[in-house]
Amino acid sequence: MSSISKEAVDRMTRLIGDRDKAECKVNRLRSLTVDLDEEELKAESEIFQAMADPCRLKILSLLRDGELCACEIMIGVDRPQSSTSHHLSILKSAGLIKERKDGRWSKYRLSEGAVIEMLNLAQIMKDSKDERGNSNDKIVKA
Amino acid sequence: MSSISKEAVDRMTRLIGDRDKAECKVNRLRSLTVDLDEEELKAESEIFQAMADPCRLKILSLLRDGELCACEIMIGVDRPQSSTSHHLSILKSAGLIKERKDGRWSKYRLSEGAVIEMLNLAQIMKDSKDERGNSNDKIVKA
DNA sequence: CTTATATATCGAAATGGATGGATATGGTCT
DNA sequence: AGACCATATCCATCCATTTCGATATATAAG
Repeated sequence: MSSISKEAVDRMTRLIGDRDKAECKVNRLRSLTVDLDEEELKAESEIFQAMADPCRLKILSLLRDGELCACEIMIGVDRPQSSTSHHLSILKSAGLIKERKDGRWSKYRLSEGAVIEMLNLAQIMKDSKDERGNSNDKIVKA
Repeated sequence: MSSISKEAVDRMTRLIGDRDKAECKVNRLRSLTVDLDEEELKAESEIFQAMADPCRLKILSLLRDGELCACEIMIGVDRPQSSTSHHLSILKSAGLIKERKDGRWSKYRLSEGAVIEMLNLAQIMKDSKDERGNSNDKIVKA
C-alpha cells in the first residue's frame, strides 16, 4: 500500500538478498503502522506527556485520596500557585483529572478509569528496571 | 513532620478557620507525598516521558510483533537513521525495550512485563476521553 | 461598592527535547 | 589490508515546556 520508497526497498534488499521478498517485508513493516494514524498517536502521546513530570505525578498521587481544591494541592506539592495551576490544566486537558467548580474553589479529582492502573504499572516498571539495572549493568548478553 | 511552612498553615487557616485543624491538614497533605521521594518520581516520569512521543509509540507498536533490527525499525517508522537511533536509545534507557547485538545488527524487542499493558491502557484512556470530551471540554488548543 | 481570596492567564527567561546531516565506531566480507 | 554497511554519536537548529512573578478574573462577604 501507499508509498513504499525505493530507498527502503534497496536497503532491505541488501539486508536479506531477494528483492521481491524485500519489497514484501517493507510492505509488511509499513503496514504494521498503517492503522496507527498520526492523530491517534499524537493523542496517546499527549496522555503520556501529561504524566511525564514529577510534580504532576505528585498531584495524581495526592488525588488518589479523594477530591482536593487547587489550593490544597498547591500546599501538597509545595510549588507556587501559578505553577500548580498550570500543571492542573495540563492534567485536565489530558483527561487525567476532572474539575468541579464550587464557589470560588476549583476542586479536582482523578478521572474514573485507567489513571490509577497506569500509575501502578509505572511503579512496577520502574521497580523491575531497578532490579535488572543493578544485576545487568550495561551489556545485554548475546 | 519536616518543614511545615507557616505560609501554608496561614493559608489553610483562612480556608477552614481553625488554626490547629489547619496545621493538622497541612501535615496530612504533606505527608501524602512524603513517601514519594524526588528520585523515584523522576524515575517514573522518565518512563512516561519515553512514551510521550508519537514516533516512539510507533516503534513500540512495531515491536509488538517481535524482534526487529534498528534498520527495519527505521523503515517502519520512516525516519532518518539518526533520529531512529536516538529514539531507540531513549526507549532503551527507560527500560521499555531491550537490545541484543547480533553481528553488525542491533536487534530490539519489548521488555517483558508492563509495556504492552501500558500501551493498551493509554488507548483505553484516549478512547474514553474522546467520548466524554465532546460533551464537556472543548479545550482544543490552537 | 469595596475588600479579600481562589484561581487562571500572561510574559519572559531558562531549560529540555526533536530533528537530521555529518562523522565516528565497530562488525563483516573479500 | 580495504571496502562496505549498520549503528551510534556529535552538533547545531528549532520548537516545546517549565518556571514563577505579575496581573487578570471571578466569587464571596462586609
